[in-house]
Amino acid sequence: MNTKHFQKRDSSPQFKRTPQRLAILDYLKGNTSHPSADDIYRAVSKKYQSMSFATVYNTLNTLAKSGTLRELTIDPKRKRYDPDTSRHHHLICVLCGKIVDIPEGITVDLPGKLARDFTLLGNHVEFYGHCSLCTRKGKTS
Amino acid sequence: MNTKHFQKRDSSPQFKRTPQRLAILDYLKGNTSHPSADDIYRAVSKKYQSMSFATVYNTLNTLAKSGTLRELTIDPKRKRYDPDTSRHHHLICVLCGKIVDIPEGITVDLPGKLARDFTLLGNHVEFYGHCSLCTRKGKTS
DNA sequence: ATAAATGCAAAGCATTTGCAGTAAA
DNA sequence: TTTACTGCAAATGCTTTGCATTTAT
Repeated sequence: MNTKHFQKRDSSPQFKRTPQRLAILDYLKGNTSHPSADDIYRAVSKKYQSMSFATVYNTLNTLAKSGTLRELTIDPKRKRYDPDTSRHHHLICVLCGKIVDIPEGITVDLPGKLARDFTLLGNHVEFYGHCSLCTRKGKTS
Repeated sequence: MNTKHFQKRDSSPQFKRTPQRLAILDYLKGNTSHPSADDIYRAVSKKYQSMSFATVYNTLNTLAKSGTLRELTIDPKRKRYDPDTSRHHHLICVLCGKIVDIPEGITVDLPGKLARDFTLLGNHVEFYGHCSLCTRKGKTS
């Protein structure tokens, strides 16, 4: 994860390198588990006991707005966060909720008419299914 | 929308054709607006004033489980419901939240290794961007 | 010194649930 | 008559917000 968002720029708010933010960034760095805010709160609280939920959410929202972090909507129960902002897709096990990265570039295009009416910013492919662990365990819901 | 879920079958719960459910199904039939539970509640309440939120949610969950309805997670703020259960994708305007169907079949495959470890049930492509109306209005957030 | 972040608790929404009464089968 | 649904209100869970205090710059 880069740290561009901490650099001072004229006429834009300055992002302060607080220990809480650094702890969150550190936890997220290279993390491919697509944690929820609660996961992040629990993990970071261990090392930083005064951490509050408000700070976790404030930080995540700030990072998401600055493009340092991707908010995933693939889990219907809660937002998940992905420090990998490169183009990639996801696969979710509908039994256990585990999310896995699909690193390959999949080229998808909009049909012509829509493409003309719409300024396309990006796309995301969601794959749904059962992971091998859940299948082995015989889970059905 | 079909009505298979109302047919009586041994050893499976029977779905009763209550006026509330029929009103919801009627509202949803052919509806391409991808309404939220609240949208549905407000629309159906007009014609059926005693409708409650609990009934809307119970019905939507029942229909989703029976496969009569698709729950969309594309909107981070709330679930959206789609009576069109055929394979198709969606495009969301990140400014106004409008969701549009992408009727074309887009073929997307999982890389081999993952495909072996995962029982694939389906996939869904989300397109993000700005719709022409928002662009014309000069919206930026 | 100043602007911004923290942490707490309260508030805000979306969604679910328990339960007594009601209606479909 | 039996089983399931409705509607209410309360509860739950995730996320946001107001505000006084603290901290990075």
